[in-house]
Amino acid sequence: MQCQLWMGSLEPNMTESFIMAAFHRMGQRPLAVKVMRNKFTGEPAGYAFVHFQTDEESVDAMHKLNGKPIPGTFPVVRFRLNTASREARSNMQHEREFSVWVGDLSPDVDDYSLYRVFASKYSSIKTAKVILDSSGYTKGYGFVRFGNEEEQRNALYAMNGYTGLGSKPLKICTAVPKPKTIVTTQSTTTTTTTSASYNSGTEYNQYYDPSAYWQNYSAWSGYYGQGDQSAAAAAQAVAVAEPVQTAAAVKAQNDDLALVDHKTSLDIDQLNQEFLDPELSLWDSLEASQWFPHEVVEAH
DNA sequence: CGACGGGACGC
DNA sequence: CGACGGGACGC
Repeated sequence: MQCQLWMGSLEPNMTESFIMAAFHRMGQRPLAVKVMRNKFTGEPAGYAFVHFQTDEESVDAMHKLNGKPIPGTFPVVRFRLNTASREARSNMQHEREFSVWVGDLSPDVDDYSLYRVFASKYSSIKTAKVILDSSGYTKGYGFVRFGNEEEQRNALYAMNGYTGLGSKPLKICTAVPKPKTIVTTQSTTTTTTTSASYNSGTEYNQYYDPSAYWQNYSAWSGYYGQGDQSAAAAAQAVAVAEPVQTAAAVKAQNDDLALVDHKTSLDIDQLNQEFLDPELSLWDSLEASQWFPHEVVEAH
């Protein structure tokens, strides 16, 4: 991946030297930082490329820093890091992705500890990510991505119930890849639209594995939640690819489409619950008013 | 283990 | 329990 990371969530006042200093304070030593700008207006584009000496170094930095507060920011801005390179991005769009969903993560588990545990057993591991909410607190689950299907399958049972990471046994499920930004296929044909629907079609089969149905149910809903047009387009793509499909199967697809809004209503309920949760409100106000990292204090 | 509806593109 | 990632490619 050409020894570099993509870094997002940048604010306009974050210069290259500021970012470089932030990495230094976190114990990382990038070779260079390049903040990207809008080609036409010259305004900061909100992201940068951070170069390292080796791929290993960049991956290590990504897992150690991602989601952590950027020193010197207030209100807190967190590192948003991802693997970069033109090559990696184009590969990602065409290669199948082998990931597992990891649940029951206790609050002390971060990207790096998740990565280390899996990397010690699975050499093809690419990335590990713990999903955080907007305040930076873990949602208790994450994704581990592998370079091949064998290791993904092995991890599926070998790591299920694993103890030794955080305080709870891990729960492992097959991850349902989240589709990329999907544009409605009814708009004018563009290359973006074409590749999006193609990807949806190629990965469709696993969603119809009956044994995985319940396991993937929630992810399913999110998949279709992207928009009815894309779902219909994907279903059509499969129907074309598999002429043996029966009317019953098509009916099943249509029924599944109806699940979308069930999930949507659950989300709303959940959001409301979080909004009304007094503990979360307390945290939010703490974060907004007085909660900032040691680095800021030390700097003054 | 397990569930069942909200709302209107862009040519 | 739960189902991601805002944003993306110059030198």
